[in-house]
Amino acid sequence: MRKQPSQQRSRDMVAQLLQAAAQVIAERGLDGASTNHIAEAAGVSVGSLYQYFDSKDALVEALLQQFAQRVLTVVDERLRSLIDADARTITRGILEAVFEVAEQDPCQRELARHWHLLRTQSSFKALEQHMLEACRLYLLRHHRDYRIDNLPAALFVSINSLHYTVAHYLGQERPTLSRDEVIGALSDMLAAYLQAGNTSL
Amino acid sequence: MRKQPSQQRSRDMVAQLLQAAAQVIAERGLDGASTNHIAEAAGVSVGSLYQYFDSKDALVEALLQQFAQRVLTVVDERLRSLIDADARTITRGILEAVFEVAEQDPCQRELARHWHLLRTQSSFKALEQHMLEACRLYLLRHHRDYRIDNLPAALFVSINSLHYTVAHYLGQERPTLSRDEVIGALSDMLAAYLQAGNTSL
DNA sequence: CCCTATTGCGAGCAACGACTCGCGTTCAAC
DNA sequence: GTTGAACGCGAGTCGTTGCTCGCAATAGGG
Repeated sequence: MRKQPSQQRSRDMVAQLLQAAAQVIAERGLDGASTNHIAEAAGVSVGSLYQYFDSKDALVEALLQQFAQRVLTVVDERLRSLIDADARTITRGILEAVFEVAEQDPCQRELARHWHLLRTQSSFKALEQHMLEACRLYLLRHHRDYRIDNLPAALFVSINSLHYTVAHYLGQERPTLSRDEVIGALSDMLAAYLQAGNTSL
Repeated sequence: MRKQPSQQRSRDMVAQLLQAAAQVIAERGLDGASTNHIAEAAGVSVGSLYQYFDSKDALVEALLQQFAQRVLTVVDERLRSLIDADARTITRGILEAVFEVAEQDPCQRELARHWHLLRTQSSFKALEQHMLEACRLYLLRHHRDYRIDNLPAALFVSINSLHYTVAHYLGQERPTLSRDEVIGALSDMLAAYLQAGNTSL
């Protein structure tokens, strides 16, 4: 944001722009949403848009930050309340929280859909890092229950599996599976993986 | 392909174009590769390109078909030889085969990277369908060993997890994990998931 | 050698994208 | 009320993209 809006009307405009951006992205997709479209939808000129956002990317990044913040808040809350639960329960809880946020509005769904493209943006990078740390903490805290011989690999595989499966599910136009079926299967899979070290070998 | 090349020189040109397309995509990425760039790299004019390909998408689709064919061949071969192996072994075998193909040349890596965008193209759709069927067949054949209560959900989760984790791994510039670590973790996870129905409950 | 179909060319078109710039308007401090 | 800064505007710039069209070069059967 190149200039801080100081007057009320400009602050309103920034809010309008963000809302319009969310709406246009939801309607036309991330690629189809041009700065001109967004400005028009906000009832504002392109020039004004560029007064407050350095680039289209900066605008998207602002939207992303909102989204990431929501996910982070709700996930952290679940994590705290379930920190001593078993793997299946905590996975289920976190997935439910993520779905809850992602399905709040269509723009967030579209953003989740394009996770792979947006991974480089700082807000998403921060969110990913945070999730990784949270998982690591959980596994270290419960290291007696789960024997993981290659922690980095296990984390990579687990997180990416959840991650992209959810993203792909959200991206479907007409899903053949229900949200709960996917959550169930994913938490079963993760729980089985983490517990495998105990039973066998 | 709007016109079939009949003379030798035109067939050569089509081959040149495909090769150049692969090279340009590898160098500049899928988005950065314009038809003009590709034609130039092939030492051919844009007009000639459009003599043999209806559109840019058609050109990419041709490339995709080559890639999908290679994956399919090598995966099928592994599937046949490992059809009675346990889940970990067969997963490992298939993943190794996929990596083998995907790492053959940088263009294929780029294509694998953009799997999510290319899913709609017919070759990739066919490949996905084929993989799904193969997994279903394996699980039905071994239905005594693995108790899956929700087969569609289990298939969705398993395939997507493998799928996108591999795609993401291939997309990394400087991976922190080795190929084998990822393959190992993924096949451990899948095996644990499929076997979970037996031990517990 | 000729003649016609096939091939090859590449300047140029139309559409669209992100982004700028000069100018008129509004606000708020004095 | 005046004045200067903040704000808002949108036609226009510049670059890129996918793609076309009229024309020249070539091949190869007669």
